[in-house]
Amino acid sequence: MDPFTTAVIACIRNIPPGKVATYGQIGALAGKPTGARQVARILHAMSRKHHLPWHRVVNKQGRISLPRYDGYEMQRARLESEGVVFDADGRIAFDRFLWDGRNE
DNA sequence: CTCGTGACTCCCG
DNA sequence: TCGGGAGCCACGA
Repeated sequence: MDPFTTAVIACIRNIPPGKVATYGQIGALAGKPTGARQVARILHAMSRKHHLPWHRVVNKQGRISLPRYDGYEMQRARLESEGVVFDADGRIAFDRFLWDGRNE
């Protein structure tokens, strides 16, 4: 399997509950600062085969990238159940919930 | 092997 | 705030 893909999956597994990370952040940690798009692709493809906490990954604006009718509600519900709070604009406050990249 | 397709992000009006 | 263009490159067919 592609080493980048492996690294991305590993990073995602490291995101602690109640925290979120951005696609670009994961890509950078996995070795490709410009691979945000690939991260999204990997997430989509691999979350079907692997058991991944894909809901803890959002775009850089702190918003969920999924359409309301396809996954948005579920992702938001999962995050809220972990304590993540969304503001009126549907955004997550990074100053409180962004994963710092380290495990506790 | 080739090729279309993005759950992204940056940059410029 | 919003939109278009370009770069990015792994996955699945």
